[in-house]
Amino acid sequence: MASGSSDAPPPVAPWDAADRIVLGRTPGGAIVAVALDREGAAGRRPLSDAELPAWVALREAEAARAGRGVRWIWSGSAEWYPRLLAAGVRVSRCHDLRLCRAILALAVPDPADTRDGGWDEAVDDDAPDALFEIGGDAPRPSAFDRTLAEYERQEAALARAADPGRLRLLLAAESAGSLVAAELRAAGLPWDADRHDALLRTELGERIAGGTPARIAQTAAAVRAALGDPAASLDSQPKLLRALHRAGVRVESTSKWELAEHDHPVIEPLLEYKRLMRLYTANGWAWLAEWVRDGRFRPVYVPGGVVTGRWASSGGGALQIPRGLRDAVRADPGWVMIDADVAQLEPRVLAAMARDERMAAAAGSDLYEGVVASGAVATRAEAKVAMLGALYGSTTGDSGRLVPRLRQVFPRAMALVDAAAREGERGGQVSTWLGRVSPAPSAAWLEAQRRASDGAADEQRARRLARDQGRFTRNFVVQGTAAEWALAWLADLRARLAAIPPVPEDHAARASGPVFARRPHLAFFLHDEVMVHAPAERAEEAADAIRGAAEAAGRLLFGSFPIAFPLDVRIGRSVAKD
DNA sequence: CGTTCGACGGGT
DNA sequence: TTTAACCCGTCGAACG
Repeated sequence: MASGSSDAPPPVAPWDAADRIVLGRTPGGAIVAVALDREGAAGRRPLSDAELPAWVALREAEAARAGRGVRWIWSGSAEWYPRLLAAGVRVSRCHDLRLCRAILALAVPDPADTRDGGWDEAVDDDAPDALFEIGGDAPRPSAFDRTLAEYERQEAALARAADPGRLRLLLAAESAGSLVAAELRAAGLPWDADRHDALLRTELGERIAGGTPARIAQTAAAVRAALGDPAASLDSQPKLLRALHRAGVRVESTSKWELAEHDHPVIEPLLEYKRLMRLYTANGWAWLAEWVRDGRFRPVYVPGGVVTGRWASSGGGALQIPRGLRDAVRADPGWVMIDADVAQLEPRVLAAMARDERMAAAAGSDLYEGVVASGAVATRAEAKVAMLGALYGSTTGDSGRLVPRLRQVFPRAMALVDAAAREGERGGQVSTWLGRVSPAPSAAWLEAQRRASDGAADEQRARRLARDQGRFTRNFVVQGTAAEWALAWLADLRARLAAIPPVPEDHAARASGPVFARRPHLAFFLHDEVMVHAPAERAEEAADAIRGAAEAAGRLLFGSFPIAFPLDVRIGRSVAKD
């Protein structure tokens, strides 16, 4: 092993080491706060909803004065934090029981509990009392005691973990992410509705009451003319497919990449029709009216919404904003948007996890160019598809053909993902760098493997499912660790931004909300990219915070291993990306 | 009338 | 240069 113990991540995150306060509700709905010290509960206090924000703010201020932090332990930031933010209160740290339990249930299964998942029912402080009355008139714990008990179970689970230090780091990062998610929604992404409207008019033409916009209607007419079918239905996949066949276009689907392979007068207007219709239905005026208010797009982020630890979103399609609409993102007057994304995050994470010094050396500032320089492949484009093939497990096509070359040049990195794939193929579970464990294969998958000897068809099916699972676990370790890096980046960045001195004036304070007025704040996050909305005179400080946080995230996860996470940072207008 | 599913296309 | 990982939202068709 080339790596010494100095490479191991430190056991405690910089945003850790805090006093702890548990917040919960009694069955009657009253809030209870309990302060915890090393010995256990050190104080208990009832609170009304009205008093809560000011009381939380006071605890935060006291902790800050004492030069320490305070960690709020609650059922979930999604329930507790938006109300605090609306009241102008920011918290520095939390422990999100719901998110942490999801991690612990897979990472440290409870041996005393034989039920699926091994954990109690969901902690839900807002649930009606009926949920807790299953025992009739038997004594039952209050909802608040269940909150406290859940936290104690989680602490006990951590103590049983193979590497409690890393897992604690993951729980802290996940919880910090839950705060960021609530803050992103509260602050919103500055969105210029007039600019969006102008883009729509340019592409789709004028809006027509009760009908499709002008250019869509014209394009539809052109498609029908080319088909020689004035009544052709363009919005029903089966009907469109039949109409294409009647016109002599032999396609098996109506997907754009297959259509593009054919030469027929209908192809060009049809592809244009599909493009316009997509824009109109997914991000048209209806989307604008529903999701943009007061110059802010406020999507719902769902931390931990993906098994790998990536975030999902629900509502607003925050993670699918088409590149062409990015132009509608406009800073407030006197403010700027800072857009930063990491170059080739996943392969860099793989190099660091595998301690592959050669791959790390090739990474430099452009990893794909480095791969070319290593002699593995001839062009940057080849390097890119080869690397994606290595991470996703492709075996065919150009990508699959190039993967063996990477295996020759970067054996350590490839051995890590290959081992993860083998583990998945035989039904095992794999783990990210900090200890997020992949879900076990489904009962249907196990059943298919059991039947593999029943016949040729069953055997083929079992093999295919095994390979599918192998590709999943192969990708899980890298995508999941990249998500951990991103959480560490976000967590450190929100702390750095909060420490930047506010500017005296902010004419747009109302839109951003009380917590985010007058100082740089996170406005968008997407896997490996952040946007920060900053007063112009704080732009450089904010950009430095973004870079500094990326460096800190790399050190936190990978210690002294020499891997860089270079950022493309753009202050002001955003441009198209690679 | 509802709900569910497959096809499609947007993101990383 | 569709081959592969993880997603979400919309639509129409099919089903109940």
